[in-house]
Amino acid sequence: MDGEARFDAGETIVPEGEKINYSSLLFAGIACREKINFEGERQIAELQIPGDFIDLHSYPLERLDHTLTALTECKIAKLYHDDIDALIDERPRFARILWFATMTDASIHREWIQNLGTRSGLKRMGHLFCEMYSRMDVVGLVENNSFAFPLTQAQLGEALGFTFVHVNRVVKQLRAAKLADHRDKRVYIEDFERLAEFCGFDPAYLYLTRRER
Amino acid sequence: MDGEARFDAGETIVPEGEKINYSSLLFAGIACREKINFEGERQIAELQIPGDFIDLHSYPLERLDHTLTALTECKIAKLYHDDIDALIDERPRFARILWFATMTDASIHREWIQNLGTRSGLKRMGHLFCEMYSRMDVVGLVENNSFAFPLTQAQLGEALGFTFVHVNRVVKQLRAAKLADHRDKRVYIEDFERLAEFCGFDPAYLYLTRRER
DNA sequence: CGCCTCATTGACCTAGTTCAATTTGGGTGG
DNA sequence: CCACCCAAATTGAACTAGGTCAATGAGGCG
Repeated sequence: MDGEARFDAGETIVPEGEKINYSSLLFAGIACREKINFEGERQIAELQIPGDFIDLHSYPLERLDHTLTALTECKIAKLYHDDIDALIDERPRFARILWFATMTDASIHREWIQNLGTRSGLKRMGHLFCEMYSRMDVVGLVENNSFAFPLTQAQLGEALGFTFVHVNRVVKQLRAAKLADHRDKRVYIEDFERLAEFCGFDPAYLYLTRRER
Repeated sequence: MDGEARFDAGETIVPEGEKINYSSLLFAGIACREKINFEGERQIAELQIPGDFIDLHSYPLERLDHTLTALTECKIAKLYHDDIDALIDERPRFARILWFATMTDASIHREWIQNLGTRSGLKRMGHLFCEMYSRMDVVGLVENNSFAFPLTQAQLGEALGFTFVHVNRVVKQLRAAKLADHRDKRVYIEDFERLAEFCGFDPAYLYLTRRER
């Protein structure tokens, strides 16, 4: 239930296929879930921000299907599985809190599936920006309509299923359309409502409890 | 903990946005999770087969982010949330079984994200066929290297992010390459290992306990 | 027989890829 | 402070996987 760890940008936080005896709460930094296929292509399946449980799956599953990687310097708090066991036995409803976290991950995954399967170019990238903006907002990490987004264009492409060349072009178009701007490791969204409308973004799938906007 | 229901092909089993007081175990038929965007485009996010808990998310989440639809005639057993509550209070570890089911859904979602983001044409469709073959096999629904797959080409396209025209062409190519054949509402896979190798399919993400092949 | 859904096919088009260069900017050693 | 390096961003040109449009088959069913 205690224990902290620190990771540099680029470091692996939890490797695929490994068995570990704790789960992690990310409390500083940005990380991602990534899968790599045989050809060496990388797919980012989710982005994680402070407040996220990032590897709850290491608790009920015996081995992990993907890797957690730090995109910036990250700090995690460790929850040892033995302690989770004890807590659940003691307060059965605690399991529900953890379960809920898994549910929202699954819901976010489904939205990404929709994003990859049905949206293209501007809308696909805009939608991702809307999601990150909304999630960042809840944990107080949006300032002046912008938030830290330290991915390179190549990494952004790995999340969106685009090549980095195409990412560059889409970023330019979003900027020209004044819908969103990704520069200096931040995303700037002047008019969130307008971008959300443009991309068909509906935050319901995030299951955020507090909604400021 | 009791109660059954029957749905015709095409019927909605659990509608998006609704609050219900039970979760369902699918014990006959094939269903899918689908999301529809503003333009009316449909994305199938997961296929469900007998043995799957199909709407556990209705238990911890107050509203649903997607719709469950029957693709063939489906039969479900109802688990009322009050009964689940009681069971969890009584036997805390029971929550873990349900949680595990959610974990594997999330894992399957991640693989689909990878499939949509990094694989194209033959490999994308072949990978889906491998997944369904493996899952069907575990519940004894593979016969003579084939299994029931009652989706139309248009629906298959909604799962894979292709148009039905392109699906038709990919099906034809898979058939010509003798990798897989989709016809008469079934998928035939003569040499599973060969198809799996071709698509880079690794069943680890399915967390199947028994593996026959 | 006529209707309707689904599968199939051809011709053309475009979003996104590939390949290849060039630029930009921060970091580092001298 | 300057020269150099390297990762990341940017751009152009040619190419292709997959989309769009439109027509035709093919089977099931009242």
